[in-house]
Amino acid sequence: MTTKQEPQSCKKNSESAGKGVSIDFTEVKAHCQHCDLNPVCHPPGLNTDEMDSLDQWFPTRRRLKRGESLYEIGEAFNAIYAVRSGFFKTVLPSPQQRDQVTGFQMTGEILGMDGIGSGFHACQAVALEVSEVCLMPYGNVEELASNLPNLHAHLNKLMSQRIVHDQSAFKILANLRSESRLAAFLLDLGKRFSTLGYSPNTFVLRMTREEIGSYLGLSLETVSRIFSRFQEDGLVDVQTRHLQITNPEALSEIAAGKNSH
Amino acid sequence: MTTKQEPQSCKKNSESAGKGVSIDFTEVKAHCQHCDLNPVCHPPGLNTDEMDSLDQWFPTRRRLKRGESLYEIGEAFNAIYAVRSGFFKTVLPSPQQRDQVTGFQMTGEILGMDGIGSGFHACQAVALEVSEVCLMPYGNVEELASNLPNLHAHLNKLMSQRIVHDQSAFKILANLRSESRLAAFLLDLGKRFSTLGYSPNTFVLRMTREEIGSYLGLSLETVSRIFSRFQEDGLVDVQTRHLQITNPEALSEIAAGKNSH
DNA sequence: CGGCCCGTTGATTCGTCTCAAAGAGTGTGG
DNA sequence: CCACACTCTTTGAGACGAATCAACGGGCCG
Repeated sequence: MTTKQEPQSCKKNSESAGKGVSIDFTEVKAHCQHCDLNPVCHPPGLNTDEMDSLDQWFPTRRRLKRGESLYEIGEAFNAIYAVRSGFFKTVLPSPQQRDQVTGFQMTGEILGMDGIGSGFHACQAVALEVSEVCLMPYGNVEELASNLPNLHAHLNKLMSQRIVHDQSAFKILANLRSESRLAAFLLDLGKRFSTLGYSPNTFVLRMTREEIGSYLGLSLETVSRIFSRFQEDGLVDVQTRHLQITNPEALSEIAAGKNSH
Repeated sequence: MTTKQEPQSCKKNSESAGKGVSIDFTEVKAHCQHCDLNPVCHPPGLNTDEMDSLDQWFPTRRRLKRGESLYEIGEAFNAIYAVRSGFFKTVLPSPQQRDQVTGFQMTGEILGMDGIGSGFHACQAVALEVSEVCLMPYGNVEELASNLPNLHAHLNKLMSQRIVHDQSAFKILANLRSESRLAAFLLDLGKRFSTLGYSPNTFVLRMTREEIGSYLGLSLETVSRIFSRFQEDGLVDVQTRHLQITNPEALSEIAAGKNSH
């Protein structure tokens, strides 16, 4: 797995944004044609000139520490983000009940599309580890997309895929019991790691049991118990955050809801 | 509530499509500028000429009987649809478990966006009553959108809003107990009816208890029981499919998860 | 009129949450 | 570098909610 680092130009603007909360974020210039990570930056069928024009419009990166918010709920929507490295969760904060984790985003995935409809972000995005995103001002994206039909079509595809993914997450919540939910969750994570070139069966969980539980509609204790049960049954090997899926086939069966007993 | 009917042009093609399943669908010519129902057909800031061009690209309607499928899962994606009248459900068929209802779509709402990403429909759309849709060939939509930036922006907004709506549905499933789920569902339906000019508190449920249960991740018996409980508590008045919300405030409290006991 | 699907209600079982306590891991400051 | 604090995780016992199994009633259509 080679994570390309582009050469020069690491101008750091370490100034806190003066917004009350002191966020010391870091922005660096990005070069999309040297970065093959993020699907949004690579609509199929673009020539070199068109790739150059992407650079012209999506120039900045931002670095976040663990626990920092990329954007808050209700915040004005200005940009969409491509995760260049690291790991995020999206959260629906809730004063009444516990916060609802609505998704996890890893390298190569997109954040912020929730804001397009209303002009305000409908959730909060929090970094679960040191992370870096490419910031793409949405006005620029739209303008650029009207010149590059491929980019436009590509954006629509990404949003559609998101809708399809949400539908299957919906099905998991509505249909499956706790064991199947967790199994499906682990397999989904593994699949996403594998598209990055990592092993689908060995990875580190960047989120807590509580966050997994929130996402799956389970209590953190239930999540912990099921990890233990999977371990006993020889399906996985869990050392707190370090996970190895030792029997993917059996896990798939459970995820499909075929567990008889 | 005035549902505009445009004058002439009701050419019926009642031919079965010859696909094994005998679907006798009906297509009529549509005139978007005379139809103010569907948001996708009315991007803000279009002049009369541009509205005319919409007519040029989205000319056909299709009529469906109760139980008919607008599209099947796995079917090649060709068009998106705007519901002109009637009521639909989207379903994820499942051989192992019961089918999963992933949403209900009523007049003025969009169907088919799930197919944009992969080129194939990711779910099945079934009419729950006699319904009519406007069929918009997606190739045409894209071509048209590249000429009409407003339409393009509008489509993105619709998809984003869908994502936001899905997120809150997700939260309902993950967080709330059965009573709250059903309360939230009824309020959501009412809200959508009210945007059509109908009362938010009196409407007819077009779906079965089983379908509500599938959508909310509950058994049909539980749905039925909660209706009865709501009735006892004076929150609603249910006569099988005919629903009246008699105490919307209390129902909102329950939907918010504040029910103490 | 009979059949069938849909809806209601009851009794019981099972799964998951809640409450509780203790152990492991991580980071910080002395 | 170790001790301490804090957060995260594990495991247990009990309570509660929803699913399941089952039977019956009602409405709609042929």
